[in-house]
Amino acid sequence: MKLPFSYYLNPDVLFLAKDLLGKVLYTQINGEITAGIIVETEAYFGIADKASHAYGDRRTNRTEIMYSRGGVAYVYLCYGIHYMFNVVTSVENEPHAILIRAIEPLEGKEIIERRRNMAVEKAAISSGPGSAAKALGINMALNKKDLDGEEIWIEDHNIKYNPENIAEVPRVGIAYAEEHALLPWRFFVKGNKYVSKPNKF
DNA sequence: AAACGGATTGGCT
DNA sequence: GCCAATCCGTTTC
Repeated sequence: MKLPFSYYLNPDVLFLAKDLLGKVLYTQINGEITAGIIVETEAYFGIADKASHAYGDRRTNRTEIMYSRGGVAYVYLCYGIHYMFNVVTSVENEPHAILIRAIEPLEGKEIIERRRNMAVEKAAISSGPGSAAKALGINMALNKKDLDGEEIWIEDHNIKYNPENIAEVPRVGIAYAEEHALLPWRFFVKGNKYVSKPNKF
């Protein structure tokens, strides 16, 4: 069930970003287990990607975890308010990462409702990277954690989507990335209500 | 040592 | 739709 460490070593971050759709992301925070089906991702293509924090081989305290081998969590704070959760992928020193932008609540729905202070029927409960992370209780404490541990992990529940039901569109909020801003590296499950707002193009 | 700005969200108009 | 919230990693002085 739990994805093996080897899964994350695949050097093809675009394949993995698509393949993660339908996988189930789990967290256990203070003994409370919650999980959601991944329905939206974005790929960040290492040092060659102007939208990536590791663009131009920028090794800093913040980005160092991206250079680790795949299968660890990269969490950072955005706008001083929102935690963003990324899956680090590929081999060591290849800083590829996948941003989890939306999940569909699956387990521990009452806990998720309490964390978000709204009903699970509301799409906004886990739509968008900041909301999805909050729904699962993700914060800086989970940064650098192994994805096969007891606090955060991903399972394969054999949920499959047909290729025609997966949208491949430009990423969100990276206008500064110039020519890389238009690359279709955002993937989501068409028609899923938990997919984040910018879903028209 | 100080200033800058962002892989965003949600509340108000 | 517009805009404020809010903090830390990074850059600049």
